[in-house]
Amino acid sequence: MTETTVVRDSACEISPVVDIVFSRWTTPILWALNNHGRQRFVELERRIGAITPKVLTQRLRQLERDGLITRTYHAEVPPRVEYEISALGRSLGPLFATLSRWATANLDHVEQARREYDEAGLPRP
Amino acid sequence: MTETTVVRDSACEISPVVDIVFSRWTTPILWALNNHGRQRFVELERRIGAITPKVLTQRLRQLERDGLITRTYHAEVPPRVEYEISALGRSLGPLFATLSRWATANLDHVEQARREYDEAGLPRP
DNA sequence: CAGAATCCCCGAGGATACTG
DNA sequence: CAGTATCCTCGGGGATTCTG
Repeated sequence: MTETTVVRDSACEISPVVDIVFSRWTTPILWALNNHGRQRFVELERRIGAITPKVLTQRLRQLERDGLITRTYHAEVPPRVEYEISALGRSLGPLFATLSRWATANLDHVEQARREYDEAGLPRP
Repeated sequence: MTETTVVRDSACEISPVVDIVFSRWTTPILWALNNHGRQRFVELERRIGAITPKVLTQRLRQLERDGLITRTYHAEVPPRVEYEISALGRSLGPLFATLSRWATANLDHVEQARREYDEAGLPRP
């Protein structure tokens, strides 16, 4: 440890949360359920747009397992299933708010940075 | 519109940010640069652990292009390159803080939810 | 040291049915 | 309607090697 040993970070303590909340499709799903209340399968499907039923099911199961959403089955014909954000899921509100604020404040800075980087025709190194 | 048309969400306004900040490897990189200051390529490589040089380079370029980090080349032998978080990157601080707080407050709730879901031997639907 | 160049693999996720 | 069941693609990322 007196050498040039770099202490491997304690795996970046926020990585687990990122995996849970920001993996593929989970953000739009949580966003939809958070902002538009209880919804049926097809509603989500249509609202999100490009997702296929298979993948939507996978993600919904995962989010349900993680306790972020709830699933309610109504034994009718035709069957009706409703998804709703849970208390734990709602607790992500402030996080989404922070994210949203950062977006409106800085997204164009990112765009600008990209433009500059691109037109500066990379004199590497 | 008077029909059962579900208005497709304005693409979940936070999705772009998620792509920029929470895509693969970017979180640990930003975290490392945010918490341990300016660092060389190898330092980052060792600190992050599992990443390969190729992918690390890719992600660093991307983050540099997005204006979240800066790259400084020192023409020496052996060459020395240092990466540092930019002002724009530092502006992510509050976001990371919120994320970190959510983690310490709710991560065990998620674990608990998973255990309950698993041991409840899925009576689908 | 800080990468660039190659080759290659594999599995998430898309497309396309089909069913209770 | 709310999913399963299959098949298949395709590109992110790993491993390895080379160089200024």
